[in-house]
Amino acid sequence: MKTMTTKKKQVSARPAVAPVGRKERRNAVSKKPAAPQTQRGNQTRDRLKEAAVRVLERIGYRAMRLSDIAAEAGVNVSLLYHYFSGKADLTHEILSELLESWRIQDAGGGPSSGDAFESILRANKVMVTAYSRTPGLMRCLLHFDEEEAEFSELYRRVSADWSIRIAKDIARRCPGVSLGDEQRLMIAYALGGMVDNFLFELYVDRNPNLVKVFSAPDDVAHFLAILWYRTVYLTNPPAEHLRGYEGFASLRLGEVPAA
Amino acid sequence: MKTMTTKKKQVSARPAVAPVGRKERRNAVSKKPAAPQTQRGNQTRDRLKEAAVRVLERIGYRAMRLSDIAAEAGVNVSLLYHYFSGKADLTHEILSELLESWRIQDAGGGPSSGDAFESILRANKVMVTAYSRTPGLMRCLLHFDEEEAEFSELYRRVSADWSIRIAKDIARRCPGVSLGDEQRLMIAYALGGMVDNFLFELYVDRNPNLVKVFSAPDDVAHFLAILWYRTVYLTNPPAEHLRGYEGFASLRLGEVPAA
DNA sequence: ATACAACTTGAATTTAAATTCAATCATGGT
DNA sequence: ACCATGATTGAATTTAAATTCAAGTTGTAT
Repeated sequence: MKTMTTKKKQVSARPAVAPVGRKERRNAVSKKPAAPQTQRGNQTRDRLKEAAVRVLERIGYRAMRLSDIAAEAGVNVSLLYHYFSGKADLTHEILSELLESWRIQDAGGGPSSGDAFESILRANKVMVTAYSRTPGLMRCLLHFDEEEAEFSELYRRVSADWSIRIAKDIARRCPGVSLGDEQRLMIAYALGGMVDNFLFELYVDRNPNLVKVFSAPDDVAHFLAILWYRTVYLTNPPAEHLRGYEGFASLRLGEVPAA
Repeated sequence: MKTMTTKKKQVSARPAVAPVGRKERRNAVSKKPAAPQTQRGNQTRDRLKEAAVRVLERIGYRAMRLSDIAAEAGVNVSLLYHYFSGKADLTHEILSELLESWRIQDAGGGPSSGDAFESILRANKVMVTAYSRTPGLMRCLLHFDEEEAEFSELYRRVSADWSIRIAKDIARRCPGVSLGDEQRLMIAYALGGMVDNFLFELYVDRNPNLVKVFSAPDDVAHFLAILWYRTVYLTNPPAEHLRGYEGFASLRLGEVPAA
């Protein structure tokens, strides 16, 4: 209504170019906006988040521009700053919630129903689903710490929780062994990493050598569970779990039974 | 001497900001400069490359500015364009040569001297050395495909070569088994990934849980070799290789010997 | 109705750092 | 000595895209 002062111009706006998070914390960016006060506000905020998820999945963090998100959500770019303090803030929220969703899903799966193999298989399937359904987001998870150094800690914390749970599971199932807690944890880290790495190469990098072998997600989960089982328990899983992988049964050191 | 025309200004210079390698190949950048013609030229080019290696190791690709490289090398920024077509070109050359150096080192290690365990251990040590000595570069290797999509293919090719060699090694040592080539290759990928991932978490992320356990590089190589050996050969490595990890000997499925 | 707050927009503003350019310097061959 | 060619420099130029601003819109409680 009332025409206020015309545009000022000496106000110092903030940086523009992606401020390579280097030594000095150059990009303080405006403070985090308060939560929406109205239903419409909440809807819009969610719409922006969902749009960003789709864009992240499609082209990744680096290539994603605020205008991409805005277009996808059907709103004006500057509206984004009403709900988030910037691109990194928005992405951080999305990826954090992704990590958090696993923790919940993971804990919800029942402490340890079924035999050891099924326990491993179940854990693997959670990861396989994530990688096969949203490879783009998984890629972001890996790359986002280039933008926000603190993020890798969050990632690590989740990963650690997961490994620790697995380690405890191993302990429960092998009560008699003399292996220390520490070594058990290392094994969990190593095997958890094996799964992560394999799925990344299969679903994110789409390594043709792997793609041509594994068409069904369940196959991968199964394959990795067998390897895992062999490493920990030093024997093949019960025959009923070997369906399709009977070949493994004979993979052991040639004819060196003596000793 | 002669003052030529004053600076023109209508010449269209190239983009400035990191051109998020998106859809249109916006950043064609000037053509690749010819090789240096003189000894001094070669020295300078090498100096720039070595400087860039140090900066990459220290702060990573994203945060590295051309001025950082120039300062480290003690030359003017614009000189960089005499020898490289830009930041990405320079980095690409560095990382490619790093990958290539492994291939050579790897092939040079003799086809397969020693027993199976030593063969695995030797392969692991190559990786441990790389990760423990230049974690920053290893990190760049992982992140650089965000800048140059084609790079991940190069990485994959090297990784595939490595896995294939391992798979063949497994085949030679287990001639009697009925496992297909394909499955053998998958195992090599999985276990290779396990090593990569573990070393990344230990040396690059410096995950405290891992750091406090492994102080000596040889320990990690040994630990991972044992896991590997167990997975493939379904037995512990010969006792002389278990030094320090005797606990593993008893890690197997409780008391289920019957069957 | 009307006012007030929250929401939304269009357009202006800003900046780091990459890239280019013309000029100067160094050097080796004649 | 001189000149041609490559090496080096200093300074100017250029952007994409993030961020901000102030003004318009919408909704809702009084």
